[in-house]
Amino acid sequence: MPGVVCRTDRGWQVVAREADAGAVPSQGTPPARSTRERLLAAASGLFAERGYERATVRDIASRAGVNQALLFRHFGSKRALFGEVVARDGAEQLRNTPPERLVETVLMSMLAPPTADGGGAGSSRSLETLLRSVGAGDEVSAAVTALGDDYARVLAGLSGADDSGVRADLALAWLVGIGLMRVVVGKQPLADADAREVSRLVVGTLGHLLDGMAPPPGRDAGHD
Amino acid sequence: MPGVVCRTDRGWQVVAREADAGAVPSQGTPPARSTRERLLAAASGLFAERGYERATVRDIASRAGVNQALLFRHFGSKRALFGEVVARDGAEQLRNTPPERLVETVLMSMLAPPTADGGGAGSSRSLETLLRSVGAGDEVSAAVTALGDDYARVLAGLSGADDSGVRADLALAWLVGIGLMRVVVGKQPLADADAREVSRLVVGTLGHLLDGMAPPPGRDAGHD
DNA sequence: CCCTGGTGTAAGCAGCTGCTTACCAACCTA
DNA sequence: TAGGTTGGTAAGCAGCTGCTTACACCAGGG
Repeated sequence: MPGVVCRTDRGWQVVAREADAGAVPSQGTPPARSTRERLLAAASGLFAERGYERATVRDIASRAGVNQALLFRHFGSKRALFGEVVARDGAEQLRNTPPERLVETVLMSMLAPPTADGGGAGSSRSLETLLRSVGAGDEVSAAVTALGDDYARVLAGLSGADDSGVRADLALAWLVGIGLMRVVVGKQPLADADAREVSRLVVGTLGHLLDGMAPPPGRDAGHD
Repeated sequence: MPGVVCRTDRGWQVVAREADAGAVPSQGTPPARSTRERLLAAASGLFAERGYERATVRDIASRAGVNQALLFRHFGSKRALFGEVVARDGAEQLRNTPPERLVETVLMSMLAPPTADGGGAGSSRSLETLLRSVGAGDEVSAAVTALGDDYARVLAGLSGADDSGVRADLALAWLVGIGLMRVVVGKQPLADADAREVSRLVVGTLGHLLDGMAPPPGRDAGHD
């Protein structure tokens, strides 16, 4: 992502992408950079709620209270915007969670969502975005795969087996599947089951696949 | 490949290729009902390959060698066609598999697919259709939910626990998640792992969640 | 003969998609 | 004052979507 190219009245022009670290405070002008962040926040929410294809650029711009042309000036394309959202949200959740509690945390954030659209910053909807956008085709598979790799790499550290990579992928697949059946499909009785109980069942069962996980909060969840 | 269509001077003509089972010999009238079945077959394949939204009615009609207007005459809408495909394919797999081997069978049919588009009749791509179409929105959630219910009902019979419904949903969620990560996302190393080994890991681990499952074919897959 | 009626077809509809264009309104520097 | 850069906007583009319409064909039957 080398930058954003825009067409002005008299030629092509490259808008540098400096909203990352230092971010020079644009002085004098009305709140400039906030547009980027509002677009990112709106996109994060809509991608999580509807997935890549059903979240249109018009909806994203509208929720951000911004003209849709600005979306393309800042990010170049819808796909690039999606890539930034996925990378940002995924990194945030991974950075804030200790590995041995990752399964539990992801599960709880998926099973007991922060009650719809209110929540302030993009709060860990990354896996929801992933599972709603899967199947959107080659356009977004790169971003989805990268995020999955990040999660799986952390989970792989929880098993000493030589096939720890496959075991980690299987654990991740379970998380994704549970989120899919519960949040997207609304499968009963899973959709209305108590989040803590579901988490206990899953964490307890996964203990037989991955070492190094924190034990489930309640009693053991094996089959006896 | 359910048939070959040739273009003559005054219209389309069907060279029937009835290598299936009974295949009534169309007598007198030109093959009328076969259009329905060709549309169903084409839709089954395309829904499994691309999911609901990315499989367009034009593509379906084209693969069936049929004008797209006929699709609407026969099924009324794309959604109705999807419903028929899902119900038909799903019922077929469930009817042909004993419950205690359902997990293993679904896993193997997903992990070691019958080498792409060749396979004759709609052969158990139903779960692939489900997971590729999830997230398509309310339009198709009914059909997806119904199919999921059928699978979960069978799985629920494998556990004597009073929360057997939730446990069955969790098992189904794992199957869906694995298929998603492997077939749709192509997540490594899971995507290239040996199908039998994956099946052994999953079946072994699920034995701690569901009673009544057939034991894994190889040695136990627990963590000790 | 005309009339149905089931089959197949090309063309078109309104609506939505991602994305582009031309223009406006500030502010800063010279 | 003029020029340049930046932030913002309404309108439009081509392309695709599911779906509909109007018409051609060929049967049987009064």
